[in-house]
Order: sequence, then C-alpha cells, then structure tokens
Amino acid sequence: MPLYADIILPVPLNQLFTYLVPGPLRHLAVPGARAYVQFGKGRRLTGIILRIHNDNPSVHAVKEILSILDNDRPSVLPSQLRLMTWMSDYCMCSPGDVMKTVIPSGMRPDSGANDKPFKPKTEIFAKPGPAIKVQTPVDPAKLLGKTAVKQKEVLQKYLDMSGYNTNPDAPVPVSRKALTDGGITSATLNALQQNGFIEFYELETGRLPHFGGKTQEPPVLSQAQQKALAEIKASFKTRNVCLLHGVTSSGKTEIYTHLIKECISRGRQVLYLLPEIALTTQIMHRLQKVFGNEMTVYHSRCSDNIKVEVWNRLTGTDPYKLVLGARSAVLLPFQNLGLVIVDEEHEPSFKQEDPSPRYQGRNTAIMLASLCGAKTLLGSATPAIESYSNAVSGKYGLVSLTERFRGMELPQIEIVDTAELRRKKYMKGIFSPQLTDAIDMTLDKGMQALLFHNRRGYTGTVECPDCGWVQKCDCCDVSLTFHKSSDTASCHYCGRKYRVPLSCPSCGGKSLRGKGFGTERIEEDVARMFPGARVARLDLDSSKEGYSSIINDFQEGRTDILIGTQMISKGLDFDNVNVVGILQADSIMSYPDFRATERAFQLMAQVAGRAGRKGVQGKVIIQTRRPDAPVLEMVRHNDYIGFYKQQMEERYSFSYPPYVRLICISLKSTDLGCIETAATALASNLKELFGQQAILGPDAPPVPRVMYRHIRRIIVKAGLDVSPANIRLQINKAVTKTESQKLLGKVTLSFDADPQ
DNA sequence: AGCACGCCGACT
DNA sequence: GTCGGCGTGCTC
Repeated sequence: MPLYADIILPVPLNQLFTYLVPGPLRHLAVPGARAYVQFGKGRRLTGIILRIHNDNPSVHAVKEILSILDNDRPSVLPSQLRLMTWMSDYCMCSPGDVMKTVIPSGMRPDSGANDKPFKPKTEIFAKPGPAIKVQTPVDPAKLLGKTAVKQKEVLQKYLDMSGYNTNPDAPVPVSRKALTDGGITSATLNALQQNGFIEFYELETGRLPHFGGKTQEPPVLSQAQQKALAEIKASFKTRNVCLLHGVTSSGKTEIYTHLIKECISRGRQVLYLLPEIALTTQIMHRLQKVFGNEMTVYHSRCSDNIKVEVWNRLTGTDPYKLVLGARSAVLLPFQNLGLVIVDEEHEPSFKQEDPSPRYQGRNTAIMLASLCGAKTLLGSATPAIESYSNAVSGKYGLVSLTERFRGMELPQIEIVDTAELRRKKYMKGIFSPQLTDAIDMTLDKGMQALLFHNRRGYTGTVECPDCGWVQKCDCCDVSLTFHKSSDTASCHYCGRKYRVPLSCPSCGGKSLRGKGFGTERIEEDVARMFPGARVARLDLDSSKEGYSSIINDFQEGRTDILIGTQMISKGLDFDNVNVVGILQADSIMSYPDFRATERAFQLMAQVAGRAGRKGVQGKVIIQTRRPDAPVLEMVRHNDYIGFYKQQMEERYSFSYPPYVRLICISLKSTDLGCIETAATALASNLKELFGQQAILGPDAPPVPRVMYRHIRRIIVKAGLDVSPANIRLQINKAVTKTESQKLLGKVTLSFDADPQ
C-alpha cells in the first residue's frame, strides 16, 4: 500500500501538499520530521510532515519525498504541530507562514540563493603529545634545553593551564586561542606539535553562552510575596491560568523565581516571556544567579546559528530547564513544559504586527501551555481588560499583590492644566512651572527625573504658517517628522528622509517651521533649562546599540534626567527616580480606537510606577490640556478596578472585545479605483454573511497610503459563540465570492485576528 | 512568495 | 537574428 505524507511547505498558500513516501524512508517519515522535496519545476524546499496516511490524494501527479532531514528524532514535537495548526486557523494565515516563523531558516535548506545552512561552531584544543608522556612531572627546560625559548614558554603555559603535572590522567583541554594570547605565533605552536609535546584537535563547542559563576538560592520573599505565591499555587490546583495583579515594584520577579525553581525541581520546564528583547538581558542577569546553565535566552534577534543550537538542545536529551525570551520563544520545542510565565502581559508588543502570522504571544502561550498540560501565570500591574475579565469571570485565577516592595509608597500624582497655564503665559515651551520646580528639587536632592513623551524627532510636521502647506512623504500619505540631528524630515512609516525646503513650495513663503515637540527637542530644552544636569534620551533613534548603555547609565546614576518614549515604561526598575513627568498626556489619550483609554491608563500607570524609592515618596506630574478626562482621575488614584469597570461598560455598549471578537481585513493596492471597488464589494459580501451591524467599514486608516500602496480596512465583529474556524470559513466564503465577481483585481488581502 | 513560460522592444 | 523586459499562472 502506498504511503503519503501531508507536508507544510514555506509558501503562502492556504493548503498542505501531499507527497509519496518512498519505501526506504518509511521509518523516518513521521509527523514532525523535516522532508526535503521538489516543489514545482525549479524549486527544492524543506517542509514539515504533518500527517502520514494512505488516503488516495485527489491530485494526479504526486511527487516523492527526496529525503528526510531528521535521522534520529523529528525536529518538531507533536505539541508544536498542534500549536502550528491552531495558529494558522486562529490567525487566518497559511500553514507555510506559520512554519516560516516557527522553524529557524538554518534548519530548512532550500534551493534559493539565500541558502545559509547551520554551521556548528568548533574550536581547536591542545592535549598532551607522545613526547611528554614519557616522564612526569614534565620539565620544559629538560625537554627543550637552552634554546627554543618560546617553545619552553608556551609548553610551561600549557602545563600550568591543563594541570598536567598534577593530574596527568585527565588534563584540562586548553584552547589553542588561549595559548596564542600574548604574542605567540602559530610557528611556535606548530613546532611544539612537530616535536610531539602537544597535539591539537578540533571539538564542537557551540555558541551558547556559559555561566561560570556559582548559583545561589532564590531571594527571600516578603510576607506579602509569600502569601501571593501560596495563592498562585492554590489557584493552579483548580485552574490552568492565573493572573497576578501586582502593583508596580511589588517584586513579581522574585515570586516568579520561586515558582520556576519549584517547577524545575518537579522535573519540568519553564518558559518565561517578556514583552521586549531588551528586557531579556536585564532579567537574565538576575535569573542566571539562581539557574546558571540550566537556562538560556531566546528571541528573534538571536543569530540563526544560535537559534538552531537552542532548538537542538531543547529537542535533545539534556534540554534547558528554563527559557527566558520574547514573543517568538513561545514557538520553541518544549518536551516537558510545566509552567509559562507571561510578564507585563498587558503589553501590546506581545502581538506580532507586520509579517503574518499576526499572533498574540500571551494567548499563544496560554494555548501552548494547555497543549502541554502546563500552567500559565500572567503578571501585570495594569492587566489587559481581556485578561482581567477572564479572571473576574472565573476562567482564570486571580491573585492581587497590593504592597510595594520594601515599604515603598505609591507616588503622589499631580495633574497640570497646560491650556490654562499657556493662557496665563506660565508655560516655558512644553514645561509647566510645576514640572520645572519638581525637577529642580529632585536635582537638589541628588535624585533623578524621568520624562515621558511619545513622539520622537525634533518637531512634528514642517508647516508653512502663511499658506498652511505641510511637508508630506512622496510615497505615503503622512506628514513628516523633523529630526535636527540629521537635519532631515523623515517618514516614520517608510523611513524615507527628505531635506526641508528653504521656502514654501506652494506660496514661496520663507518662514517654514516645525510644529510641536519631539523627544529630541525636549532633550535640547532640558539641557538648556537645567545646565548642571546630565541628560540622556531613549527612543527608537537612539537605541540602535546604545539602549543598554543608556539604561545602565541611568540605573547607576551617571545621568540625572532621562527623556524617552514608550521604551522607558516597560518593566525597568530604577530606584533613585524622584519625579516622573508625562509631558503631553493628550497625545496618549487621543488615539482613534477603542483601546485608546486602556492604553492611556496602562502607559501612564506604568510610567508613574517608575517613581519613588524606599523612604522617599515619588512625584508624578501629568501635563494635559484636558485635565478633566476621567482616565486621569483613575490614574491619579491608581484605581485599576474603577478603570476596568468603566472600560467594560463602554465595551459592552459599543460591542467591542471582550464582548465580541474583532478581525481586521486590510486591502492594499497601488490602484486607488481598484481598491475602492474591491473594498466595497468585499464589505457587502461580508454583510450578507455576518449581518449589517457586524461589519465596520471599509474605511481608510489614519495613514491611508504607505509605500505607494493605498490601504482600506474592514472590521468584522464576530460573536463569541462563533468558533475561530467558522469565522475563517465565512470570511473565506466572502473573499471567494468577491474574487469570482472579478472585483478583487490587483488587491492583496491580509487578515489580523484580535487587532491591537 | 518564487519561478517558469511567454510574448514584444533595442542591441550585436 | 537574440537578450531580456515583467505580465500571468501554477506549485502535491
């Protein structure tokens, strides 16, 4: 009987491909194994076997698998195969898109020119040669006489480093590189080898870092922390997911450390997810003291070779017990996962935005845990509305930690009306007297200030005050941001840079100027207003390589004032910050979507949480033109519950998550007429299937054209009773119908389930 | 997404 | 005469 394999191939097509399994490969062709196949005429690809069967394929010409790349064990575990299938259904993308994000490219050779296969890293080591084995202890002077000074020196170095003279039976391998240190040439080493004193051999070492220090016990917990830990463990007895709602600086990491330790001691693995790659390094240093070489870090910016090594280690016989990582670590092969921790679970960056699959790292983690029979702990000071609602409904356990670490007080929050102050001419640029006074006092006390502003660059839009002309990007419908450091106006959507014209191209006016404030300009103003202070800035423009050093300088007190965008709000602990300033709360509160208030609350509460230290109450100054916005009052009282209730009411009356599920369909085309007809036709076909009120749009997004491509969006609001698979089916129906009406033309479609 | 096949302009 | 432009259609 012929045997077939359904294979996931890295192509953006919504299907699997069936190949014939040749007789000799039958024992190797198992689900999860990598198969190398001919695809079309001129392509060879690596795919993942999803299923082995002998159902007759519907297509006539079935090709044979060329080879199986996994000889001893399949690369992809059964739990991962199920996760991949779920992801492709839920995110409405092809299995191939999922495969491409799950499997590091070094593990899937293809016929393309971008072929960069995994290369094991090797190093050359020295071991004792036959000529010194004749007598111990070895004395270089006796063996080499008066000449050969260099050889004697290196031989002595080798003997010292390997400990050969004290333990000749098991000398420590010494790397060739260590011997060449200090101006030793390879001629000397070659001579030593030729004389038979030292032999060199190659060994696979890998690239994974080694922790040399001694490991210690987890930190001692406070009473409040111990109580929370006990409650979490109790909650796991009856529920699979638990939400830890702990105020900022309540010491959640210490609680995690204890849970991890216990899970590992039960012989199971832990995945610890953080919202930012940059944070993994910070937390790594703390966790490595406890877990040493049982743990590793993994994220999308690891080199492909490292990714493959981590993968192989995890599928091997001695897998890591703890993986600390960002979103993509959820896709790793865990053989025996017992616990997943998602820290700062509310962070929007857990959602992948651009390349499909647009998956939510937190939700994917919960799914992975359930597929592995593991527990999930979500942690946040400002939980996502969806998560808290799941906790309130009893789907998740809920543990609250209201006490700040080491008796730290919550900061005092002051809301400053900048509209009024501007009328009275008290504002200095973007600074209120309250804020400048607070910074002055902070600097006097030798403490630090943190200033938050969510627009980078020097100014916003470059405008002509005479005729209202605005400098825009050539290929995107968006106004440009002026950056003084490079003296260019840049498009934050496509990255293109432009000169600012000397005169207005529309009316010839000579007084073109930038409007508004960016972090770059604020940095300049702060330096001028506080001449004695050491000022730094942290945003996308400064963070190429400098991220860690800017953070470290601030943490260790080498800078006094740090200005930054969202990046400074995420889980970083500073313990000498006395004042936090939010320069323009309005820009945070006025996003045009239903999550605006949620984001505003979370961002402000998180930024505010950076203030204060033991014994000194911190101060937060929020500058706004709308001091009466209700969300500000909730931030001021740190009233998460009030905020949650208000949000739930709003979401209920306007039918938004968590009461419905949203799917955003994006249409893109260079042809404006084409996209308009396509969008209207698709929307009307969707309305036929889902009902009139379930479809929003089509609308043009705030930036309606990026890289010459026009964009339209349609939002589907689906009831919670409709399964993801069914939603996908209905949407596909509407798409197929629009296609058959020949109305989709040159339009490309993309889907985003649970858009942020 | 690739990659081949295919049908029309400017070059040796 | 052919090299090569990118339109369109298929991939088990």
